Amino acid sequence: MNDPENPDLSNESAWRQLTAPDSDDFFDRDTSNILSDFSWNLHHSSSDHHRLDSGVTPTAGVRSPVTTNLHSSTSSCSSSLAVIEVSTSNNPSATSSSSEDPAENSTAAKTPDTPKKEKKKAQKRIRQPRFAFMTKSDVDNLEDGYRWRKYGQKAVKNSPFPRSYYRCTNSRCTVKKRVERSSEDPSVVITTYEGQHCHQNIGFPRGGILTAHDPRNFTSHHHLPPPLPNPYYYQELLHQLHRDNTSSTRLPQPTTGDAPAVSNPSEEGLLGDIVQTMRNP
DNA sequence: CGCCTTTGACCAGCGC
DNA sequence: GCGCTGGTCAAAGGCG
Repeated sequence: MNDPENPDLSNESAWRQLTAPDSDDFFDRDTSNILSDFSWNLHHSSSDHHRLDSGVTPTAGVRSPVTTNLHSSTSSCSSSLAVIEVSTSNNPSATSSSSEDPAENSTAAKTPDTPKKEKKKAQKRIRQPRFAFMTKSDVDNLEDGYRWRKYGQKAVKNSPFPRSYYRCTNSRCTVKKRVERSSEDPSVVITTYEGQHCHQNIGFPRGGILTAHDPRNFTSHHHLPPPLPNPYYYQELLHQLHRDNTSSTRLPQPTTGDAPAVSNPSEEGLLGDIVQTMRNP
């Protein structure tokens, strides 16, 4: 999961890469890795992949082109998509232990302490791979197909907006997410996912369960908007970025020609307009 | 009644 | 060592 070629990358350097768009090797990696880190493991059936490459751009959540000031040289572009992949997690234990519960791994060799403290230590010690994206949305808590329980909220330094902490309601799932609004652009919601979902079912809050084979799932019915976050959607964003950067080191332009306008009003309040994604924020 | 949010307190990491 | 900050816990209360 970690990038074996950059084992020493710290989070800070990763962000430095994020803010340095002229760094070319930044895009040399397989962009699908970022998705598999979060259990969005794509079964690369050739048909599905071909569909994505043939111009059918999943646009759930991308309602209209937006202009957003990004930490990149492309801020002048009136692009609705600015996808940035940031390099890998600096957590070796998270990579070596595959998808196992990190708390279990880290507590084994600990000196006896109160269980609560021990648990806390374990949680502090392990930093799971992260994946963040920025979306334009009026809604703070964006519906992404999973059920989340809020367990904390903190005021953030240099930001008037609080940061909310959510945990997947699946008792065996350790995935967390942070949601905060950008201090620079309050219309932008920064969502950070941490960890991997260990379950297949995607539950909508009080609305039933969505499985991988559910007709509502975009992976099986591309006529319908995908439940979000849809791995194919992100993969397409990343592939667009990758293709574009290999030729011109630019972020992708909006596919104004064949990008279908989102016509399903039910998508309002989902992920909104994704303007940036990144790793290890 | 179960699930959720809110919120103050606590703890660990980090920089100085 | 100290203070700041981010992240988590857990009790209390709300809601369907």
